[in-house]
Amino acid sequence: MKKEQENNKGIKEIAKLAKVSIGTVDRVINNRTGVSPKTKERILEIIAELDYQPNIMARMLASKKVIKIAALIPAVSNETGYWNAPLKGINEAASEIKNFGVSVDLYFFDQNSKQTFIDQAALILRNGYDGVLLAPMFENEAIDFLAQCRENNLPFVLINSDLENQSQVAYVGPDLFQSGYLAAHLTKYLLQAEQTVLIVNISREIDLHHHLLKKEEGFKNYFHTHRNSIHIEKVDIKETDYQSVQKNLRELFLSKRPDLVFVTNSRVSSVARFFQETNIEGVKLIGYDFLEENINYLKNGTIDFLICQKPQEQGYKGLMSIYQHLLNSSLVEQLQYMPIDIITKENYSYYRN
Amino acid sequence: MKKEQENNKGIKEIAKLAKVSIGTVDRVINNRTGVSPKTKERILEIIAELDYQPNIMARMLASKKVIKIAALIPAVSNETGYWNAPLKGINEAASEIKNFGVSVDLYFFDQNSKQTFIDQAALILRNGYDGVLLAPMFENEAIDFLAQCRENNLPFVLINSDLENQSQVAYVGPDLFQSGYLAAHLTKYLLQAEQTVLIVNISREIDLHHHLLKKEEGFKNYFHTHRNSIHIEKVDIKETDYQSVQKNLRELFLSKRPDLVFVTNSRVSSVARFFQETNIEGVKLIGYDFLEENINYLKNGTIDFLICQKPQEQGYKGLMSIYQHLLNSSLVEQLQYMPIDIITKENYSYYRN
DNA sequence: CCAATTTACGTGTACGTTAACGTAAATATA
DNA sequence: TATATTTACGTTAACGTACACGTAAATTGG
Repeated sequence: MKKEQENNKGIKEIAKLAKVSIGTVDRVINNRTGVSPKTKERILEIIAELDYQPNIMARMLASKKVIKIAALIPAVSNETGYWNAPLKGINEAASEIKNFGVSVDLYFFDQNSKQTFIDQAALILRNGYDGVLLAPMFENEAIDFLAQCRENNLPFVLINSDLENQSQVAYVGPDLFQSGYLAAHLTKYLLQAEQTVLIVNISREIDLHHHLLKKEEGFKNYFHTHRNSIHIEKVDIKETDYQSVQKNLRELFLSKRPDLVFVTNSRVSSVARFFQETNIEGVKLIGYDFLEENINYLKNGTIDFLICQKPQEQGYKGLMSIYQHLLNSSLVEQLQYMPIDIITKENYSYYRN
Repeated sequence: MKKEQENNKGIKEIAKLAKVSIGTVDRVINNRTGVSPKTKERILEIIAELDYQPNIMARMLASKKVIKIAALIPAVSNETGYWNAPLKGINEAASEIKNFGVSVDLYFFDQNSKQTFIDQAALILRNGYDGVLLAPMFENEAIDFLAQCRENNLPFVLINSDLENQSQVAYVGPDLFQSGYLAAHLTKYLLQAEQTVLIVNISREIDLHHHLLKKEEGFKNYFHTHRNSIHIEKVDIKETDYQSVQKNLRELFLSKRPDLVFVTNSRVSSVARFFQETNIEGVKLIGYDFLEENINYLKNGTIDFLICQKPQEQGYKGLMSIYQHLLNSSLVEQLQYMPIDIITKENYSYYRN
């Protein structure tokens, strides 16, 4: 049933045409030294002419090498299970390609501790890898790390949040600005003129703001261009445990009462819990991510909309992208924006991360 | 940088432990004849104990075989460009795996002609393949074809619309019932009590109804359980060109005027065109698929909602699934429902098929 | 009981590539 | 000029598996 491979296109066909041995051809292909410029050129011409594609399987077999990929992402915390999904995607991809000479090592850092990020990043450099998949949550530390990666010729793919001009192989994740913009757009169904929106950032490390700020920017931009009459306020909550969120919101809600709250990340469930415990009704709530705790508040109507951007797929595609790059760098799309999915009470049961 | 493969887990390790030659082990693994029951059992035990996984790359190299996959899908017609997207997904997947000993041949049939389906299916059987990716648009013909596939031990994956009890390796596509159900749910934003819904089926071959009927069923089911006061009517339009659609609708709209029209497939743009040309306003319109012509009517407000179910991903995942199955049948998820995405004027620009 | 056949293995080559090793010829060094 | 070194190649053994072929031993048939 299976058809025989008919074309002789191989290293030895090239050798025959160039009147050299396969060893020499091999040297040219892997551009090692020891080939005279003339023969090298001649061989390269033939390679181009034949449109020679090395047999990856034979290559993997012969070089007893395994492509080593490191993934550096936040650990799943008890405050948010968000990173479960990308992790699942990474594992799915890893198991699909493990038969093809790839090994994937996972490194986790604590979202509340830059030092853990620095330590794990250093560990990755020490242990030696061929490629890195990274969630650059801490901007400055990530930039430092990526600079070192570039020094070591270590290609990397970013997921979940992008950095500019880091010459990443690819970015897989949301278009953060558009994400915030669309969130603002959703308020069309929830707000009337002259009403007030409160933007709530809940994150400990200021650096995450790079991520959140872009969303915020998109969010504000929409109102700026479309609904100038809406009042926008903003609060940063720097401790992520519920008690702190509760305390901050309680103070805030003493003096004023917004008509809509936009939480810029998955911690929207903390706000929802506050609403429920404090019997705050009629305040619309928009946030991020398909997490069990969020879905529960969506079900009971405390949360109106959740925006979700395929976290599992981000992990899957991120890993696949760095792998594809290591095999054949030309194949990989540099910018892989995830769709911006809107989840409501009505459609959440059909959603797949 | 790349790490050496440390474990000896290979055919020859097994041979050593079983005190036989690699030839005998090979016979057991590929269960060929010529091994005594005792040794066979002994070898199998060792294989199980070592959790031996054959090296796929070495296998592909040694057997000069190429996995041959055939894809049988509708040709892109000038009436609807829908099948462009799955085709793109198939090609994307094909180019990703072509380096791994896979060849993919495309076969196209005409959605308006059962005979072309029969002919192409026969051609596939004649040409000999290891696996088939199929869009079973014509139910009876597909069932015949799949029976022959089963006879020939030819595994297949279905995309876009499912068939029951055909022992497919996998189905990749929408949950049609849920898709219709969600469409009905959307009417919540568009309809009031006692109003009328018109379901429009536009397709030439009655067999496609298998596909469309399930959507219709889901659609009706929603109203049955949630909004009993809505009146539902239905019309089948058996010619797919615009003139026929126009003629049918014109007659229909002489006597009555529904409040909402639900078109069960991507040909919703024909209805939209009719609305626009006839200056019909205030009739809500829901249909399927992210096609340029549909998007244009979405933009100008003629179409209210489009439902889309990742057609490109269907092609991609469908091909990957049959490939994965041929490599290692255990890995493939049997039911791969696509998300049910809702596209509106507001978010269409962020959508990716 | 001996020959013919079948069973149950072992052996060797091939797949396309890598990489270590070998070796003439060219060049540099004394 | 003789020797040492470098350059530019060729040769060969792997990598893990498939498969054709060879061959003892076991079984069958007469």
